[in-house]
Amino acid sequence: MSDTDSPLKHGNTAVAIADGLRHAILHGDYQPGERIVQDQLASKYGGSRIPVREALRQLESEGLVRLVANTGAWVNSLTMAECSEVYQTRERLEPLLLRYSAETLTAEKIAELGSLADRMESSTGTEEFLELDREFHLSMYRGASTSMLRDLVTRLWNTTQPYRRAYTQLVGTDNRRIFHAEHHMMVTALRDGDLDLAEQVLSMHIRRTRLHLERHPALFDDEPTNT
Amino acid sequence: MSDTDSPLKHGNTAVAIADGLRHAILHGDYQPGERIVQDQLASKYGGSRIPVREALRQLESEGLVRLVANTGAWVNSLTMAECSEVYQTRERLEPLLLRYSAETLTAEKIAELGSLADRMESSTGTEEFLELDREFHLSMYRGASTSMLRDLVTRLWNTTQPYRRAYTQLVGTDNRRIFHAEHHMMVTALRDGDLDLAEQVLSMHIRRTRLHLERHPALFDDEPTNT
DNA sequence: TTACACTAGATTGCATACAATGTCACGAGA
DNA sequence: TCTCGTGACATTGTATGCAATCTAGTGTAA
Repeated sequence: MSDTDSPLKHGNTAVAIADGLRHAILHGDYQPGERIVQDQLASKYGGSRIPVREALRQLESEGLVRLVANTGAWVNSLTMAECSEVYQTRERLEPLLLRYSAETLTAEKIAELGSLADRMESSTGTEEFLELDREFHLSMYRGASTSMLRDLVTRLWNTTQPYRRAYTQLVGTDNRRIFHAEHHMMVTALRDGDLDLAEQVLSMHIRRTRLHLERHPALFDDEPTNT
Repeated sequence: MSDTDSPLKHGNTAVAIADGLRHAILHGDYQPGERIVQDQLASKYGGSRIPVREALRQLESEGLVRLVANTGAWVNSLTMAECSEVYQTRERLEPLLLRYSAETLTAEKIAELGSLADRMESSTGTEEFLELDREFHLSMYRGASTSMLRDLVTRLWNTTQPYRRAYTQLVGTDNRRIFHAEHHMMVTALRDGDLDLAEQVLSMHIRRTRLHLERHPALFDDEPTNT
């Protein structure tokens, strides 16, 4: 969290470009499969292609970008099988992460979670819904003392973000009753200190979302991009 | 797997450096906390610092290297809490990955796993033991059709490799009876097609290793390197 | 029409050179 | 002795320029 958007201190250009490009991809400014040209990014950030290349390497390692030598970079796209794999991974990891984080969740923070769940229920636009959902889950995990698992989960959220957006736009606000109920159940379980229940609901919640996504193959690539 | 060690086709220098440096770290040529100087790597691989910097960004994203702007790069080191976290993550992920992979495990491949377990039992040197252990586990997972989860697990193995080495050197061949027995139990369960049992044994196996590591705090950093 | 070779342009890959920053040893003053 | 500048040196950060490679378009022959 730097205080101002200063003209970019020497030595952080690649990080700033990676952050900016990641944000742009998550925000939907780039679509999965879309080409990324180094020169365009360089001029957009007012630098040379050197830090751009470093940023692209990092995002490739995060699974957001696909690089092909001498050829170019593309926003990574997933097949349905790959997306399901990410969700199944989340089903196993997020309950563990919640356990790590729960011990530092104060009553105040749990109340904020409840507020987020309320706002999500009354949200209208796609972007608002997506943003609140992401914030609800990731803020549950913010208390974890170590960062490795939290960063890992964040990456899993990031790689699947375009498909959550497409799904949300496709189905609108239908059938969200159980979805919202599960959020409130998690808040209640956390407030009661019932971690086992919170873990179980969270796992079910992710699983249900995965099963919903799997009903819409049209959202995904047909064949795996060979690597 | 490129056929020859040709003089490095244009466009793959950064990847080659990343592979080489990763291998060197995993092999113990660099210790956790050791400084990595760009110029040295550049001359070692006969190139400039540009691809070296890209390789370092990638390894940072993989958790093997720690970068500080304008200052330098170090082989990443873990606290005991961080190492435990990786193992707990593995406890949840590897059983899932095994499930993905198991459907393509032929009788022949399972026999190879048994052979690896046998060789491990009669292995003498530290490096041989480490290499066989890694090969046993990762070859169990090689059948998984998608790569995201397998790559993830491989990264978790990589970041903790120096500590497995230190632990193995410290305790020698003592108390490996249960360790080897669990390997054979997994092979048997896979041969019998009892995936639930195989998952359970695998989870226990990782958990037991974690508990052993946690008995030796001297192997780890005392305080987390801030960031 | 199709398949193939070939060229021009666009784009990426990287070595060089210089600027920015950090580190460390040394010395002055308290 | 300790603390705090101060400067030289080592190292990192990145803009520039050119080489390597890919892509798309054109033309030729089957």
